[in-house]
Amino acid sequence: MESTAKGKSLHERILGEVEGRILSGEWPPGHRIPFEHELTEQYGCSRMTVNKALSELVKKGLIERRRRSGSFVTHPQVQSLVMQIQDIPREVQALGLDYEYRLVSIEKRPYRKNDRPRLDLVEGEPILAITSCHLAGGLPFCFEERLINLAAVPLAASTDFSIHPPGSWLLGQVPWSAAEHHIRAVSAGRRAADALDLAPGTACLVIERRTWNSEAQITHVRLTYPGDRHQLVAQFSHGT
Amino acid sequence: MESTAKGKSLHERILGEVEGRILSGEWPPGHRIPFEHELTEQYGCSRMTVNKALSELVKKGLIERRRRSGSFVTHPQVQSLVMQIQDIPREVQALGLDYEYRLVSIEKRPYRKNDRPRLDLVEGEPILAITSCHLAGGLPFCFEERLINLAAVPLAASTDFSIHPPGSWLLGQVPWSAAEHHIRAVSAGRRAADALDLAPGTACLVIERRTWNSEAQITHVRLTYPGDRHQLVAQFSHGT
DNA sequence: AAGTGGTCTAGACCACAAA
DNA sequence: TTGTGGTCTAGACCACTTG
Repeated sequence: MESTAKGKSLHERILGEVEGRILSGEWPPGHRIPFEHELTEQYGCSRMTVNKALSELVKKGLIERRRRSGSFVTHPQVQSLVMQIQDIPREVQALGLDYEYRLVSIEKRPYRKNDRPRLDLVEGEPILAITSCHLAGGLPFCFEERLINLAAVPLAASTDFSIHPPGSWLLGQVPWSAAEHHIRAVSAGRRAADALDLAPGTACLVIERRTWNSEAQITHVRLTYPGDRHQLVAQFSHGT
Repeated sequence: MESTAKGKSLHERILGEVEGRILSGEWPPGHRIPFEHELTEQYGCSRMTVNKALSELVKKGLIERRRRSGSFVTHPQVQSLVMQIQDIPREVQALGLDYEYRLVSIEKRPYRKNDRPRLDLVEGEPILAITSCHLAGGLPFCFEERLINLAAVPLAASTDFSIHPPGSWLLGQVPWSAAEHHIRAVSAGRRAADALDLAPGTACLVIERRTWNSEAQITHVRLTYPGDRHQLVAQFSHGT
């Protein structure tokens, strides 16, 4: 009740105080929180202001609201994990290490059907296949294998990827609307082991990302990190 | 303009239409979107309604707003990844496989300082150490090593974990307010290899989760999945 | 039938930043 | 100084759902 009070707006204060009671366990799952008109009285404000705070809590998944019944603290079940996936040069710089990029190979070629699990196009369309290596502090950091749909990003065909990595370029170049990550552990294949200077069979963390715009798939990238040197970290709070 | 129209409320329609133009690239990064008063005219509604839609877009990270200047499409840089981490029995059932649980070991003992990287307590406090195995369709699915802070969850000391896994029990029992995941690849250790019936050294995906309530750390769990049989999948859209 | 939340209005005042 | 967004009000009507 006395906890949060600063340069916050009123709806933020209401949100914070209700959230605090839920997260502290004072209002456990299933508990009915005060009606809007009660909070309206309690805070001496209009219903819109209370409603704004409670609508936030619904989006955060902390409460659910039923007409005629009231608002109830949800039973936490599904945890929603939020993770920031950085652009690799940024990621390395954030670690305070020098970043270095090395192009391994680049090839323009028609789409083949065995590209299918990575990029979903029709046969024969032009694509760009790029493999490269990211280094941090002089050591191999990440091996990148990328396919780019040239129909979606024609400019990529005439861009020089020998100095700058394609990922950063694409980020600034192409609007994207959806993406999907697959994260798994694998034993290093021969090419990845070579590029990362690892013994073949070393456990590696593999992140595959497919990116779409409203028209088609733009790119697929497979990032292979030495498993013992890299980890994803995700912080989150109850339902957020 | 004609795209989205259904049982949606007006502010949802405005949000959807503006979002569509941003995601499609029609309004590229840096573009100034119409002022509130312009959208107010365009949709024939009040400013509150427009403001609600645009405030959503700010929280989604699609636009940023500056007083006196207007609202601008953001430059997409950091991708926010949202992942649903299920309770393991739920996860297995969602795959359509039979779920089975096997307790491997359970021990009540005082906290030692080498528990430190997993659980952050003061020496000597009572904890519960549980190792168990989750099976899906009769095959090993996940090896679990868990520490529970008994001061935070005293009820755990008198609960029977030989039938039901501690994770599900804790979820329904203890309100939590924050958590942190670490995801990495490792070569299977001896105990995990035994439990999962793998050759030692096989690449495994390890997910470590620390969970706190407002008072203290509640639990640490290390989940080891066979790397070739398991992957995390995360879908998301631009900035969401 | 009654009470809840969902949505919207037509104003208002203020803070802030650019001109 | 001016125009923008940030916030809030005091109503209103409606949909839904429970009793």
